[in-house]
Amino acid sequence: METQIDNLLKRNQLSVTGSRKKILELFLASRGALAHGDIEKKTGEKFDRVTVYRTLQVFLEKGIIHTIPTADNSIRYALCKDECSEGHHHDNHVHFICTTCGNTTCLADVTIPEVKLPVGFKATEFQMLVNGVCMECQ
Amino acid sequence: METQIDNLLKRNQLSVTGSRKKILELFLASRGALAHGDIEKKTGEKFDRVTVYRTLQVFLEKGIIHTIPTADNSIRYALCKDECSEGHHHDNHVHFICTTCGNTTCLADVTIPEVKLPVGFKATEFQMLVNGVCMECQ
DNA sequence: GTAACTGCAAAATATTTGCATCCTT
DNA sequence: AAGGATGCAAATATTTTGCAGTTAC
Repeated sequence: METQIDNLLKRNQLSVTGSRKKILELFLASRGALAHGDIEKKTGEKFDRVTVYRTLQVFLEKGIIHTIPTADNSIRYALCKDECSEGHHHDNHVHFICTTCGNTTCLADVTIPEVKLPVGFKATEFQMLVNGVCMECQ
Repeated sequence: METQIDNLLKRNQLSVTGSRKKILELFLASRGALAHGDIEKKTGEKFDRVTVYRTLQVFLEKGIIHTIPTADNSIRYALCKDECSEGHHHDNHVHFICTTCGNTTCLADVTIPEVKLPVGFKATEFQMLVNGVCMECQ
């Protein structure tokens, strides 16, 4: 049986390996975004730390995942939606960071509003972050 | 003569020291935001790396500077406007990150637009980042 | 004089690189 | 079989902590 995950990897010309599959599963299972540390922990410490670094790197290059900036140290990663292709993302939704549980959620239905930039600035990409309390932590 | 910088420090109950003054000067001189590394470099390597960490930490706590999230590793810091007080920021403007020169600029005149969140999410803070080419790099 | 700040040393973390081995195709 | 992926070891880089000496008030 061809799984969704296998397809995703093959579509991006990547070999289908155990670590890649498990890391992708993790992303699919957690609706939100993951930091490097989350991945090491939640996979049950099965991979080498280095493998996680390299896997995330490759996924980023292929446009399978994207980074979500945060104000604290930790970079978060999240799955790109299908429309994303290599080097060209349509990550135009708002990201929500819960100050209680720390989870980052992609608010896929909330589109980033337009802003007018001062003359001389040319935008290529917009990101919006919202901090607050999420549904589960109310 | 009481400088602007001395006042800023005293207003926040901080002793006026050489390193603090020089780091604040740097922030005032560069219209944009600075990463930790920038500060080490641009002050001419005069301070201990540790002093920079601790100074930024204190400034953050006092609300003199705030962090700007970025998609790459580097956290940037920028001066808060006067209205910011301890623990209570009014950092409601858009930040612009130039993909050419790498500088981060506070677009003080561009206010973050409102967004409607899904039911169950309660926002406390909004951040907006724009990537693109800045005025100087056009 | 006292409390706060700094610099040095060192510990703790995080990230990157090289290389031999193993796995996918 | 060949190329790519992984794991280990080790090199770098980053951040934190403790403490003694120094400085601001």
